[in-house]
Amino acid sequence: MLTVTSVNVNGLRAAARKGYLPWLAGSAADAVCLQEVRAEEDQLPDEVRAPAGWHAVYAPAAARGRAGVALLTRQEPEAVRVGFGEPEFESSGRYLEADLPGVTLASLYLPSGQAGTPKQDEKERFMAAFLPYLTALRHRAAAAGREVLICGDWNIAHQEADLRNWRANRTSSGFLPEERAWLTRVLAPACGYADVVRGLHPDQDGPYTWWSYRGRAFDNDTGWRIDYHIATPGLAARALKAEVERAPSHPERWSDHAPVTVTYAPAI
Amino acid sequence: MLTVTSVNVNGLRAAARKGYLPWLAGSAADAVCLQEVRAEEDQLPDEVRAPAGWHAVYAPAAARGRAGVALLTRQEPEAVRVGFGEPEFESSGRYLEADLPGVTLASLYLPSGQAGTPKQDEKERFMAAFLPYLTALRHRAAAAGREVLICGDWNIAHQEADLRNWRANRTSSGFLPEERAWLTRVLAPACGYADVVRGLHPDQDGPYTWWSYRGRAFDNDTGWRIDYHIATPGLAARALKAEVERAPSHPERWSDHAPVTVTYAPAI
DNA sequence: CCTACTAAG
DNA sequence: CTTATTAGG
Repeated sequence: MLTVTSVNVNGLRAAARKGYLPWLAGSAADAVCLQEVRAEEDQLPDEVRAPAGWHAVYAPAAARGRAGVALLTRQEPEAVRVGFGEPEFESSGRYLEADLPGVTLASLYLPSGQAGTPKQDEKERFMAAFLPYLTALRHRAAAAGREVLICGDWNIAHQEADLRNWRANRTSSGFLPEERAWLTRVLAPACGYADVVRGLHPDQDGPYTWWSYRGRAFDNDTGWRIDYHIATPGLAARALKAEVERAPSHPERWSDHAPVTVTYAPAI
Repeated sequence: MLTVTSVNVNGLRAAARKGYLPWLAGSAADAVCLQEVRAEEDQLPDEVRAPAGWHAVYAPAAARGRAGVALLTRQEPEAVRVGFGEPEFESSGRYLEADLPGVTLASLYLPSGQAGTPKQDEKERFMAAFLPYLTALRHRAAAAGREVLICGDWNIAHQEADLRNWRANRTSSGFLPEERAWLTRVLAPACGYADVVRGLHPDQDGPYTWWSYRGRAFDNDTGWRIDYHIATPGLAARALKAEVERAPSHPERWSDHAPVTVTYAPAI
């Protein structure tokens, strides 16, 4: 059995002040993918950086306090790689992968954009470079007998069911037609991945994974599903159960994103 | 009777979040001199900017979020003037004066320095320009039949009794020999002012008016007396009572400085 | 609204 | 340690 959680922590130091460690202590996951760590390892207290019982690897951004991804695993990874080969994003704290027995697991924090601004151009450059990497990764992993699981904040809601107000957001970054089409390509046979949580829950709205801190988005459940488990079909077929931990209210809420946990059956 | 309070609020917006307004509502002062407002008037909610029953005038710094002095008076001032004529400091949010019946009242926030740095040079330029202004102000006010009261954060402890650790601070900005000598000149006959609170309490340590937020300065009473009522002798002679409101503990403490209140008897 | 940064105190 | 700023989300 393999249980993997993905969560954008929106600043690991802030999350640690608000309840991240008790949450982690109660986790039954074998691996946790973190995004928006927003800290260097030496800015983190030891018990946050590498909690007892976990192996931790970090890929911080060159810009202090920005982005940053990490992987926590109960077993030490066989190999760890930072970045996906595109020079612009090698030190951007957005991609980290590790080889675990039978699975290459990645933590991804795709750039957020803003329509009509250079931020959107950067997001689209990332997407353009990342898609061929995903294809290559699938082939490489298959040759090594591994499945692939890319967990993280993809910053795109795929379909109308993936956000509360899809009509109002057709021109918002995160639900632009070109972004949705790109995610469709990731999930098409040529690239060859599957949206694990949607596969388990094909007919429901959401489950949303992010609610803006602005306004009353969380209380009104005005959310977006932008955090995904994106897996090769062989692994996706083994998904038994998915859970999005929408915290009930503020004291328990230590990020604007909710942890997304999937349990995968062992390979036969 | 004239009761005047001086207090460095260390950010009026933060102070308002922590209890400034209830404190003001309980005040029996006729005038309150504020320093380190650190906001423009349009950044303040109405009830903070001009609380009911008060006339408020502000002199913000040109640099957003820095310095800024204000005067609250129960009666509308006869005249209000910003700055003291030195171009470098006209828009620095450090000096504001108002004519009240029989008294010119000023709110002063003298720059803080750091020994051996350009900040100290700036502080000393301010001091050099302000001393002749004080002399001129006294003469001008006398000719108009007014006393003068300069309240505020002078950022200088005058004597050994005015700070807890005077020996350790002989090379610290705020207790440098040249700063102490400058304050002595303000209080000498040629300039002609009096230190009202020291006049009422000649033989005690302090009363301190500021405790650093760093370390346990407040709990240990490691304070400095740097907030003063500096008055012309005729007004100083009318001082009946001085109080420094050292808040007992954190929930009641809405600034790192304590309000300094003096009640002056009516002119005969 | 929230988390970082940096400057200032 | 605390207040602001700014950029980013």
